[in-house]
Amino acid sequence: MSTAYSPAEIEPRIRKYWQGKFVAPDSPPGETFSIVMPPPNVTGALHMGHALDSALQDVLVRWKRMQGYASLWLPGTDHAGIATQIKVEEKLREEGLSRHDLGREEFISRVWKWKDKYHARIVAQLEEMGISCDWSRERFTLDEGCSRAVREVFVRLYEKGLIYQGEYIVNWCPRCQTALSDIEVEHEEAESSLWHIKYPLADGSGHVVVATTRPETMLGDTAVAVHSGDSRYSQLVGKEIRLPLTGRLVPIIADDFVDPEFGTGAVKVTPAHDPNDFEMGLRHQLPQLTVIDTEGRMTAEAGKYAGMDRYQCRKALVADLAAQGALVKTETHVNATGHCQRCATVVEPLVSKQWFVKMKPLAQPAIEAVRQGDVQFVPRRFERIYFNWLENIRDWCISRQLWWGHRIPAWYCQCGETIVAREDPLCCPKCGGKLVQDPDVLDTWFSSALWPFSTMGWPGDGEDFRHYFPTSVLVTGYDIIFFWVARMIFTSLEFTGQAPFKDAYIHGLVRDEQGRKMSKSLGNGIDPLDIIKEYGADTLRFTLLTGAAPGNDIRFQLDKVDASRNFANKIWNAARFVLMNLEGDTEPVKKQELDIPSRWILEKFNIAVAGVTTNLEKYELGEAARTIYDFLWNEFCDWYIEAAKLGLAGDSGQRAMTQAVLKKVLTGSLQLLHPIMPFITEEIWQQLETGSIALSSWPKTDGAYNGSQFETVMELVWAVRNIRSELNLSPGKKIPAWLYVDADKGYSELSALVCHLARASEFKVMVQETKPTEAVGRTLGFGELLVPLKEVIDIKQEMQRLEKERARLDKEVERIEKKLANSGFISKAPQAVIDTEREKLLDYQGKREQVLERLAQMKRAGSY
RNA sequence: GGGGCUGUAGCUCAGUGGGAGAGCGCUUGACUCACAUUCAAGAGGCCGCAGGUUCGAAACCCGCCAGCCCCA
Repeated sequence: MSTAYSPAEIEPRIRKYWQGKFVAPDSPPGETFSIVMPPPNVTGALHMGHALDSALQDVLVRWKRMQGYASLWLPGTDHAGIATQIKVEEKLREEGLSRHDLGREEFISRVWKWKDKYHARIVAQLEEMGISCDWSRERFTLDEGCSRAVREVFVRLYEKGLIYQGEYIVNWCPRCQTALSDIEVEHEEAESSLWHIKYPLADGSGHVVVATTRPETMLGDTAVAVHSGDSRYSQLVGKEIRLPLTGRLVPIIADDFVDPEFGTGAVKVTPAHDPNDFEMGLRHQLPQLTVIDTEGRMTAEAGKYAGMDRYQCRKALVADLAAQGALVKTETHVNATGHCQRCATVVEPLVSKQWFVKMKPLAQPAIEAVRQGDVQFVPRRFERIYFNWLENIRDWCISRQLWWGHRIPAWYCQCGETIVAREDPLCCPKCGGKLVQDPDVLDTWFSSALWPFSTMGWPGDGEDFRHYFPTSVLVTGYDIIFFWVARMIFTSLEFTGQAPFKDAYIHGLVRDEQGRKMSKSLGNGIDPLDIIKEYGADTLRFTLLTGAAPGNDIRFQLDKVDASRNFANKIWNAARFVLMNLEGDTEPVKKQELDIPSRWILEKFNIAVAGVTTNLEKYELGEAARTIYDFLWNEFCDWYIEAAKLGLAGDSGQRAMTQAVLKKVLTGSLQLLHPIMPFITEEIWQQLETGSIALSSWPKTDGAYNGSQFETVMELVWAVRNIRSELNLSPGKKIPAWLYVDADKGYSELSALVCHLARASEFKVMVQETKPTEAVGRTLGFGELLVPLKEVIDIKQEMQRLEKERARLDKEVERIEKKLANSGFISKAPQAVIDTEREKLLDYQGKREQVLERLAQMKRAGSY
């Protein structure tokens, strides 16, 4: 074994070794544990967020597998409709082509080629992470099974009246040429203008000033609205306005949606180009006048502005208004405009015919399921975000004017008939005429919403669905609670009658060192593969897992990567030490023969087993990682291995016992660490045990050991090291250590250990003896440790130290005495707390006594 | 406007009502036979501010200040 851990030499071999080991049983014998992987998009490469997400899932599934659950982790990828189509169209554009040049079929076959390439890349990247999913069950949202589920769901919802088609205002991306759902629109605040425009009354009796951020839409105004309680305007309601520039007549209406505080309190109403105005238009039966087309250009309805781009038109129109004196003023104004999530183009609200899912009836059970605890969000606070969204939900626009995706299973006949069917119909069932299928596809998230059961064989009644659904836990980021988590819950409840997972473990986002989101445009992304290449997958995983508390964002810092790499190296060298000191078969640990350090480390190991396990149970993965880190580094390496060097040098019995404990604790620690750092633990395990650590049994605590004697050793060692440092003595110099006590309660037994660990030349236990004046000491709970080194001791300094110590102890004693004198504390605090306080008091009092005694003695001796 | 998060050591962050923690950085010393990717010793805190609940608050509640996110 080389002296430094080099993951690049080990990981490929281990990956190969794991191949086929994580296939879930078809007929699981006992309890099952299942996770479906949030399918990465086949648009490109894996990023740090995927690395975090898959690391978290892998920890859970490896742990459960070791606990004996029949575990399924089902992987897959998402076709990612708009995102993928954009990518392929971009590539075509480099060849000077558009998708229309190729035609639908040819274009789609190009996208499949793209998909194959990137899919392969993503799978390879996931494998680099060392994840233990079941590749034999891998799925794709556009594969046959998922497509069948999509169609089944669409048809059933349609038959139930929960999917409908209609002319409504939708978010339209003029760049992507498709409708978007509300949540695919990102609102961004920007400084713009608020134009105040004079709208003359038709009867010539005056005018109304309206304020707008989108003057170009006034060409499509079909009313002016005011609040019904607004006394400034109440006598105008019912009158007519003659619109500037076009001269069209529109009514003044009263609608309480209008905010009298905003602008002038009078607003223009453009039902065809604003979602709120659209609603208002329906309430007042206003006509919808479309003045902007799907390309973002002005239509023929816009008169002289027809053909202009919407922003060009805005400029021209404002200039014309100003020329006419209709522009009262222009204020700067911050307002939020919607942008396409995929291409950042400003979306245009447009009226068009689209398919929708009626959300209210589906949202209600989804809210109930979480309220009743059928699904538990971890951390809990994400429930509120979920409720807040579902309680204010609007219908979901599911049709997209794209080619890449699940084609909408609706066919139209010239006779006006619409057919929605599971199987492609051949002709119109009503008139026998030819049918044309709806050209549109479904929102990608429509198929993702079915992922937990479509991947398990639904709508069939397969074995996997019976055994592994509902899944145990979903692991995903908070950024897709609306897009995905909520939608999986309501579709699953609707179609399987069950929640899709018991727990929804929500994690944060991975940010850069300055806390910014990693993004392509900023160029601040760090490729997980680069980190893996340089530091190994275990290091990356450990860094991500210990980076943050559940639900919180993580700052990815290279310093932390170094620290994790150092930890891997530490484990490697600890293992090297153990392996170098084992010979042949090791005997099992015999409890009655254990020496002082062994009892202590076994006790600590049990605490670590319990700590790691309970933290994992609580989804405190970072805490679990820190627990095993602390145990391995601070207890096993820093203390036990050092102490074991003595044991190994002892007689054959002692040597065998030490070997047994070293091996037991090391292998057990590797198991606790395995879900977090699978490669290094597997590599070392195989040099100690047979079979795969991934398929070994999770450690259990095995009763009580009493490690208190070693705690005493540690206190003595700390004292000596402390003194050595205070006296500026080099670590190599051996110094005498004398322990002054009232009675030797086994302290002399500790001599060899103390000398070894503290590099002391001798350790003498002095029972009821007079302490030397010329010595530097440390006060311990059970006695006082002195280093009698006349030549290097400054008595004045030692007395100053003792005075400081006395002051500190005075404060502590006072604090606890006060606490214990408080009747409220005595009567209300739990007995255990009171007892520890009493013990502390005795300890401090004892120490103070010793300090005082020694001060007095030194004063007597030296008349200082 | 609505919902939510964060504020703890120089930095990044854990902290689960009962003696303020980690990693990195800093200071001092050491290549001690697993590891200098190491070891040892140390310095460094009104736990954002102000109230409240409690015998007891960094933690729970209310308000404020500062920063951030999501939704409309």
